[in-house]
Amino acid sequence: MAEPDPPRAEQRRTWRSPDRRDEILRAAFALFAERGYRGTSLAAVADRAGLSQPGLLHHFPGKEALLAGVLQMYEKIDAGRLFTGPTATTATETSLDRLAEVIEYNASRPDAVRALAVLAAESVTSDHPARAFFVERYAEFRKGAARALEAEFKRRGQLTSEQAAALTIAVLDGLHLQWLLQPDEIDVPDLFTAFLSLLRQRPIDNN
Amino acid sequence: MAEPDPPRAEQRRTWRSPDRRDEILRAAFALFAERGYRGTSLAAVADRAGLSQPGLLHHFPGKEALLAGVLQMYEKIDAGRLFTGPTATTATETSLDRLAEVIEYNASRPDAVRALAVLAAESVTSDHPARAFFVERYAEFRKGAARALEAEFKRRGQLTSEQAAALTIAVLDGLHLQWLLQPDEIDVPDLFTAFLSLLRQRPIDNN
DNA sequence: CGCGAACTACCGAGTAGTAGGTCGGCAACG
DNA sequence: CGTTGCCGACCTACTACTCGGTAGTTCGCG
Repeated sequence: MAEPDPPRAEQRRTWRSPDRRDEILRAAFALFAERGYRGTSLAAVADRAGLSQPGLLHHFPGKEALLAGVLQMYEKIDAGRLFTGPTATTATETSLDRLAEVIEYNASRPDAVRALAVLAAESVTSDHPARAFFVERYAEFRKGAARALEAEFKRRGQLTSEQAAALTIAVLDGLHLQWLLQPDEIDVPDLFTAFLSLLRQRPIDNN
Repeated sequence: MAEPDPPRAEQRRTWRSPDRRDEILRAAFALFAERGYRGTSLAAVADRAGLSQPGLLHHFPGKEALLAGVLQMYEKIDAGRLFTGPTATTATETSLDRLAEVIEYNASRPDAVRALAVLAAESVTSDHPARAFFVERYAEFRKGAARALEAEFKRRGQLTSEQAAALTIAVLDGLHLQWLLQPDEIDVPDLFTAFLSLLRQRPIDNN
């Protein structure tokens, strides 16, 4: 019954309920941020969205579908801002400063940051449904960042742009983790800017 | 069920437990690494340790106590290696290079890294029993790293030693996350060394 | 030495509670 | 009158945890 859906995947997908679906997704997003995927129950999401649990399952076939929807929603919202986009993004517009702006913006919405941080870390556990998503996301993220870095200051010292990209993303995630644990002690935008200034330095033995 | 209890603990079943407790803790550590704290059931830990679930609860009063035991065990094992130690560590011996060695060592035991990464990220969710542990751990970690950094090259450029410490730890955690998602793409020791070389560079406008 | 109380380690069976998911049906609407 | 949105009741599986009991060991005491 709920298994086969090859033909009806295209046009009739959204029916007439995009509003309610979005409400549910927002509720799920908030709860995933607070308690993680495994720590969140469908009943809690349904309650937050103002309907019953079977009512929720009318919109999403299962919990994994909910998670998929949340991740997809996040992608739509945030993908445009960053160099995380598809391969054919205009390379000139993407830059590390642009990323720094996003980080500044993120400081005002810890819930979204927490959701992504929690889900990403959770996804490294075995059989986690978001694992593929994050593997792909990080790969693309690194590729985009490497491109941006290359455009901005080519090769510096011993660092390849791929290495710099991995480090940049690592700094971001690591700072966010510390910030989520101790919001008052960690100023993410400030620290990230400091890291960028490190990246822009010249190597000690060159020129 | 499927295990007929092959190595039934030699002959002497170590009166007064510590062996059995350690077995249980090791099983719990491994499972927390695989599935996280919330994703791990007491029954699964008990099964892995070769006893029943009530048998496990004979050694630990509850699941939180198990987690506490695991974290305590980790602290005992790893605290000595790092500058995470108490305030009165010999400052001369602590260094970033020493940290780099630990990172190299950690590359050979992804399970331990995964356990800490997963538990740390999980602990940012509300009401997580490990939260206090990680808040304290990171605060101490930063303090120790800041001291080591100060000793090694005082103040560099715009970076205070506290900022450098937060960045260093962030790089570590972030790299580990990427590595756990894509082990073949990320060389943590290599990237960390690259980051250290960034830290050691001179500021662009100085000297 | 022997014997039984005390203690440790453990298990079988069960507790209440919660999880994700199913089923049948009801109401509104185009 | 079928599609869409939703709910109450229910199901099964699993959760952490409890209870009562039973081996095996140690030790006090005669």
